[in-house]
Amino acid sequence: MQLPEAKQKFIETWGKLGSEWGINRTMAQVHALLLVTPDALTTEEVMEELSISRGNANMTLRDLMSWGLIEKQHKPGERKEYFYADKDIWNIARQVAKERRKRELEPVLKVLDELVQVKGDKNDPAFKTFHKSVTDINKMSKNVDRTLDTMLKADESWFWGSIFKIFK
Amino acid sequence: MQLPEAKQKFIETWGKLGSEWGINRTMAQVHALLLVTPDALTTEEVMEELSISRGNANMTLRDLMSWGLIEKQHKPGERKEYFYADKDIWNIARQVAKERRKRELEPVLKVLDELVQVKGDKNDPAFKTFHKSVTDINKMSKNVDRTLDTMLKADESWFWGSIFKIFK
DNA sequence: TTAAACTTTCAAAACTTTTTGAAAGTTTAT
DNA sequence: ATAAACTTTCAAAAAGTTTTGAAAGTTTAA
Repeated sequence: MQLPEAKQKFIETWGKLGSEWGINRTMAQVHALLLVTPDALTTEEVMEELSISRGNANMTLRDLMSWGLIEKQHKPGERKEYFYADKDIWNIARQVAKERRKRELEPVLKVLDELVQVKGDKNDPAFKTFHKSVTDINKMSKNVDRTLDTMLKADESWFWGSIFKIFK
Repeated sequence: MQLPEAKQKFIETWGKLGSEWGINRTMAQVHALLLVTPDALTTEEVMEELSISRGNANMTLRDLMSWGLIEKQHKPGERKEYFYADKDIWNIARQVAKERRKRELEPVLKVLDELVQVKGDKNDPAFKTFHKSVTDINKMSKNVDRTLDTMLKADESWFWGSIFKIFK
């Protein structure tokens, strides 16, 4: 397989994975493109490479910036904006975990905390089942939350080192 | 808040979380409903509770079975099929991890393994960047894969106990 | 065998999300 | 101030996903 075909395949695969995990396909593809491109690209170049419209490219690039996955670069003497991706996979994973935690896990935890408080008849099986499930999910979510928190603060070698100690 | 409202809220929240993570909203809602319901429900009852059509209920229940999250139950002397959810949150998490690993992570690993093999000019920055990103992602994915594998075999108390040892 | 009870299917409709592209907005250089 | 170069917006269109419900299929009991 040659480089251009391989690049294409990578962009496609990453896009598919993204869409299966609730990330818009185009966003994942633009990210993939920037990941395998050594230098920063303009909106125009992204549009060209992926055959997408100006509006779509612009929105997607802004989204990627709001996720902290890419950054703008200004070249001296040029008006155009160039975009490049952080290539450190560990940073990417952290960044994604951080955003999803904030956007999705936190609101769920808030609701669960409320639902755990709901009072009811301890002899009613409907109440007992509700209470147990909600409490269990709440506990697990809090564990996940705490684990993510630590992971976000951690550095890579330490993290995988520790994981390997358990999972040897 | 009273039980029926709380139940409603739980079903809604779980559905929203599901859809953000690439799981169809209705599927997550049906699962939520069965999680907080002490006894097994018929298709009819699920349709009723969530105001969904017969076709939708049937497909969703089958999907949930294929994910290993719910099971059919037959009551003696009855023709109807009853469905109930495994209420053990740890099992649920394991089951979901197992399925997603099989359905999504494995195919990606296969492609990455191919892409890592792609040969090119070591002085070409385009090739160098491609190769490095693909290799890094491949390594991280393999780590995730191995970690999941261990987690799938593990039992809950052992798992969180070990996690806490690291993340204390 | 028949028919009632129940489950499954799937094409069409409804709904949701994403994309487009032209127009409006902004910035910079002269 | 003007105009060229560039970025952003957003309503409408396209694409993708989910849901419906009626019809077909299956199972069971008598």
